[in-house]
Amino acid sequence: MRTSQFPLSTLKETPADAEIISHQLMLRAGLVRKLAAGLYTWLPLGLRVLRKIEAIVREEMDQAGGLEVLMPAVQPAELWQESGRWEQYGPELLRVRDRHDREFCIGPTHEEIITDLLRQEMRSYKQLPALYYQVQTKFRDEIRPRFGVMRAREFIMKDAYSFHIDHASLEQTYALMHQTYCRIFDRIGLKYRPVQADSGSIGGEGSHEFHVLADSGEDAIAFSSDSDYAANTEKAEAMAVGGPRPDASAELASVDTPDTHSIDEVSTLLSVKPEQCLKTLLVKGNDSEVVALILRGDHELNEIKAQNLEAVADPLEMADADAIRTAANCDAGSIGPVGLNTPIIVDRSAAVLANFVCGANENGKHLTGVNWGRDLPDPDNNAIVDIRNVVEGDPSPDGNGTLSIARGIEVGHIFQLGQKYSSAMGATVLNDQGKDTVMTMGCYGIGISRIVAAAIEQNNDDNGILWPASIAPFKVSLIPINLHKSQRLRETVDKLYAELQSAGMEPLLDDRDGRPGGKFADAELIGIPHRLVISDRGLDAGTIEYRARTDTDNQDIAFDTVLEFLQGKLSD
RNA sequence: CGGGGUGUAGCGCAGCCUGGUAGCGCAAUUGCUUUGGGAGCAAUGGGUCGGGGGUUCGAAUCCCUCCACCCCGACCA
Repeated sequence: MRTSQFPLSTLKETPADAEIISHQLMLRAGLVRKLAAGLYTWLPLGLRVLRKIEAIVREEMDQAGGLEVLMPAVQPAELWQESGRWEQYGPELLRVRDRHDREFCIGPTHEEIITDLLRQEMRSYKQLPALYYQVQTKFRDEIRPRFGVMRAREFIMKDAYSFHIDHASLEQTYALMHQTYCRIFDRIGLKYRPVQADSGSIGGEGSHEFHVLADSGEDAIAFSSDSDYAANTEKAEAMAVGGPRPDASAELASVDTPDTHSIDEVSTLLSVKPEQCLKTLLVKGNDSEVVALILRGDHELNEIKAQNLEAVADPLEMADADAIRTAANCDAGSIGPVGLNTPIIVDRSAAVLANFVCGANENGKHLTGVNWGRDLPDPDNNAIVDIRNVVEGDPSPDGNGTLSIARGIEVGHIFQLGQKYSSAMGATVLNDQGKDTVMTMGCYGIGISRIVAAAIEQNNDDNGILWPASIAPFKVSLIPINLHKSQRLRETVDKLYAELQSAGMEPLLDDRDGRPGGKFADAELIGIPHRLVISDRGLDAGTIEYRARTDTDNQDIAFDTVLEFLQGKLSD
């Protein structure tokens, strides 16, 4: 491609509404332009990157036995009513009516459609297992789209669905997809981790997320120092720390703590560590007005774990000021479990504390030297559960090593759906006994457009993008110096360009009438991995100048060996 | 949806408080010079000041209202 015929819509200044580096660079490099909140147009340069990612995903999905289909983006309400999600989904589902006043939605995902298709196509267990996928535009009316294509409302996703006669078969395909995803992200060249995940609203049993590691990631993931254990912190199991519980040794006492409400304030005032305090949170209950959740002072509540508890209302909701007064006879900040007349749920680490500090259920007072079993009843065994977020240094739940926490961008998610959709929608086949059997399903997503942003987030420097070779829009930039002055240079450049082109090196020849500085800057901003600079000076010496995007120095290559040299670089 | 903020040329911003002919930088166009790290000089084009309403002799500026966008929280590939 020649820049004189290709729109390099680069910007020198950073658009004001771009927050994270990938969003800024995608706008500056001219990969995308915003149409409205969460809606982006892919410009020619950006589309080349997107297509490369798609190609890798397709190759690997095909390799794994996947069959590509293309389902409609617009979906009839009936199918969603059948699965029950027409009701479950909130405003995130964009609903529309056609001219006949029939209801449809713009698909945020395609479980209903594929299940409907395969319940018609599949008759026998002999046709199973089956793996279908598509690369499609999805629409989710996100509460808050942000970070450019990272969290857009309309985005491109590869979604795959598998169908099985039994759970064992699902597990095989699930394992195969796990491997396939690793191959895909390896090939793209990203630093990533597969982690155990909460399966969220899609539902089902087993679930892994694939996270690209980046400080700007919206998720926190925990992984072990000594084993393969890795999990989203939403899901990562928090073990008891500080146990076993020491014997009671301190006297119970009530102390005045006027105007102290937070754990920090209390621990500072009383000169004790936050981990020696108990934090008591009141949330709405299912069977009772409120439920008390008790954590060690330095720990944080994990809302997902809490709302998954039977006694706790889902979604989780904190008790309001009135409910707190009614239940504890004081205001938030002075609540404690001693004498509290509500159901109590205690985090594992809070249950092994002794001689602790907690609220006295009286404004301006705290209790010190409190002990389970002596000053208040020991919590029931089944009321001691994991309701906190893991923190750096926690023991790994598999017993090997300790946990570290990193930020990640979720680019892939695989689920064992089970029979949630197939049973709701009556997707059955005959088994080897001739009996109708509900198919078991898995689903597997990759955020194609999000990967573009994630790759940039992980690969950039002060001058711009550093594309991994596998997804760079062009592999080599060819920059002539003083092209207009030299007939010899023009001829040589045209010849070299043609050679690079036919060698499949995807060259971008900067034949614009500009100064070299601007061309260098553009080539770096858009992240082309290899650069050749060709000049009369070099031709006189029989050399051409090479520099990788990640190099700090130029090197002169004998002109005759350029092709060979580049071939070596490109196969690295 | 709750809380905070911003809308002025393609992009980045000033002007608004204290009303009086709409500005700066970059980008664009033309010409000349220049050509190894985002060139110089000269000229040119480009604005319903987010929309509507009001106050006023006069509104980008003050008031009301609607809209869009951004940031912080709940959602997810």
